[in-house]
This record gives sequence, structure tokens and C-alpha cells, in this order.
Amino acid sequence: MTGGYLKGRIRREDILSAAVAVYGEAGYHGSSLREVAKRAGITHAGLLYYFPTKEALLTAVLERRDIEDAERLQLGAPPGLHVLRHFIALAEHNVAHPGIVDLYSRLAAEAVAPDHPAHDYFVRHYQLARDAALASFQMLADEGRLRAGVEPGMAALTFIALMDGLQVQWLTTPDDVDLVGSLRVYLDNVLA
Amino acid sequence: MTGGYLKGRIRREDILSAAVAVYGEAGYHGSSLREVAKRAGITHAGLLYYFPTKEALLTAVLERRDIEDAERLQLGAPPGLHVLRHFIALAEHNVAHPGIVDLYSRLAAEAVAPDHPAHDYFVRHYQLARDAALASFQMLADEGRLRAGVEPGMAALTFIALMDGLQVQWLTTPDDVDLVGSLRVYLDNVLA
DNA sequence: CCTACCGATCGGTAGG
DNA sequence: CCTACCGATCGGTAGG
Repeated sequence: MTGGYLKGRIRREDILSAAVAVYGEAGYHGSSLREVAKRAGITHAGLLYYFPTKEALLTAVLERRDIEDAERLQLGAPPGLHVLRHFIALAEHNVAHPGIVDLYSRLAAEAVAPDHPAHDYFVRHYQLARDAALASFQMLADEGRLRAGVEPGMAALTFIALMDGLQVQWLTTPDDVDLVGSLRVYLDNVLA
Repeated sequence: MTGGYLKGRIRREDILSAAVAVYGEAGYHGSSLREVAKRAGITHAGLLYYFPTKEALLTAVLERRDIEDAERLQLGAPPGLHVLRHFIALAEHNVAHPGIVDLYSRLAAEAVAPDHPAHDYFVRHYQLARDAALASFQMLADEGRLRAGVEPGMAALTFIALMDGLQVQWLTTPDDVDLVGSLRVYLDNVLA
């Protein structure tokens, strides 16, 4: 009988979805296992049966997010303009799912502390994002499609930083910020 | 005898400085009055004699920051390129004082929640920053000193968002991010 | 998965 | 400004 396994997997997913929502609202340190558990329809002791510590729950949330993003970004694909367009498509998807942006912005700010359990995750995350953007900007430069004076490394760093900064401002005052439009304009301005 | 008043003012400043440090490390919700008080050399009940609630302390911290920033940015000055240079000078000052960047990044991310006590502060803060940048980019555009196709409103939004996004990435991986240099390059690229 | 519990910590108050 | 206290909440464990 694999019924027990299936039920367990579904329960796990329910808990992770609840955790994403709560982390987005309250951050990691500001959230409680009891609140996550309540939204998943169990007690906090029940949650700890599936994820043995608060940190293990966070790790599982980040791992699931990585898998989803990697699929969406097609990070295996060869570098080029379409990779940068995939970043913008990801931003477009995020705008339609504010909870994800909440989660990411809150955790990124918390995790600047070196002893935060998500610190290493974000160090890696930024490096991967920058490297992916860099390879694509580099390829565009080699093809002479980058505007004169635009250095690929700086363009990559700026592109990623811009995405993050726009997200926080968009969450704070959604009506004043055109997240996706701004990214498109930036990319257009950097191309020849 | 004004001695009592002076001592009180000094004590207040000590508490605010301690709060800036703790907020930077733990955010607002993640910090405790006991930790702030300990660093200021009093008990948490003593702190509440000066600031009656946790929220009142946060408000006082933000007010002091506003005053210091307004001085540094010379926000009363007429718009123009030198205002944008003042923003970069502020970033330069911040890089030399990481605690301030910590505080700001953590609070900004927390305060996207509409019921956060600093939410209105950040709504106002972003509006002021965007408006100041916009007036300056607009003036540059009127003088024909903006590169063709660069729209002042978008340039202002992007400029502020870039500052914020770079700060979080710089805090996470200081060696990989040239905060001030990136801002300079962005500004140069937008000018004719 | 739950009930019941633990030690620790929180913001705030009373009363000096 | 402090001591002493309050009710609430936290992550985690025992034992089933």
C-alpha cells in the first residue's frame, strides 16, 4: 500500500505552501510553527513530525523554490538574449504571484546576516543569477550587440540588483511601480 | 539645573544608537527591548521610561534617520545633476557604515506589510526619493543632456530601485559587489 | 499525527 | 530609572 506515502507527500506540500505564505507575511524569524501548522490544518507538534526543526522547514521551502525557478529559467539553456528574457518572464510570473515576491524579499533581507540559516542559500542564489546573466551579456558583447561602454559584468550585476530593488518598491507601492516594464526598458537601453 | 535634561538627551541618543544596531542585525520584529536596553546599559523597563512602547522606539529611530539623510542629501537644493550625485555620495557614506544599510534593508523588506508600523514611513520615503530623482532627471531631459529614449520617470524609479537592490546584494556578498561604482556607471550610461 | 508539557523569551505594567 | 511581576507565545520533546 503506497497510500500512506502519497498522503504524506501531499501533507508535506500543504505544509510547504502554508510556510511560503507565512514567511512572506512575517519573514522567517517572525513566523511561528504554530501559525504554519494551523494553515496546514494540523498542530505544530504534527508539523514537527514532517519537518523535525524550524530550520528544516525553511530549507525545504527554499529547495522547492529552486526547483521551480530552475524549470522556469531554463538555466541549462545556452547563454544569450533569450536567457535575459527568461529572467523578465520570471518577474512577470512573480508579479502575478505576490506571495512569492514577499517570501523572497523578506528572506533575502534577513539572510544578509552570516548566521542566518538561509545565508548560504542566498550567496549561492546571487552567484548563480549573476553568472547566468553575465554569460548572456558577455555573448551579446562578443556579437557586438551591447551598447558601447556597457561592461558585461556591471550589466549583469545591475540587472539582478534592479530586479530585487524593484520588487521591494513594487510590494510597498504597487501602483507606482511598473516592475516588468522597467526591466524591459533597462534591457533595451543596454542593447545596441 | 538643566543637567537632568542633558543627561536624558544623551541617554535617548544612546538608546537610539543601540536600536539601530539591533534592528540592523535582527530586524524590527526580530529584535527585543531587552537586547537594545542591554547595549544602552539599562534594563528594558528603564528603556520604556524613555520610549513608552516598542513602536515608539522604532518611530524615533526612523525620525532621526530622516533628519540625518535630509542634511546629507540637501533635499532643499534645486534639481539637477548634483542632486543625483548627492544620492551617490549618500551611498558612499552608507558603504562606510554597514549598520545603516543593514537597518534600512531589513526594515524596508519587513515594512512591505501594510500593517507594519514602518509601512507609511517607507511609502513616503520612496515617494520622496523618486520625486527628487525625477525632478533632476526631468531637468536634465529638458536641457537635452539625457540619452535618447531615456524617459525621466523610468530613470528615476530605476535609479532608486538599483540603489536598494545593490545594497542587499552588497551586504550578502560584499566582495562581489561594487555598489558605488555600479551607480556611477548607471548614471553615466543614462546621460548623453 | 495528537495531548500535554518544558524552559526560555517576549512587551508591558505596578510601584517605588 | 530599577525590581518584580503578568499573560502570551515560542521551539522542541515525551509518550502514545
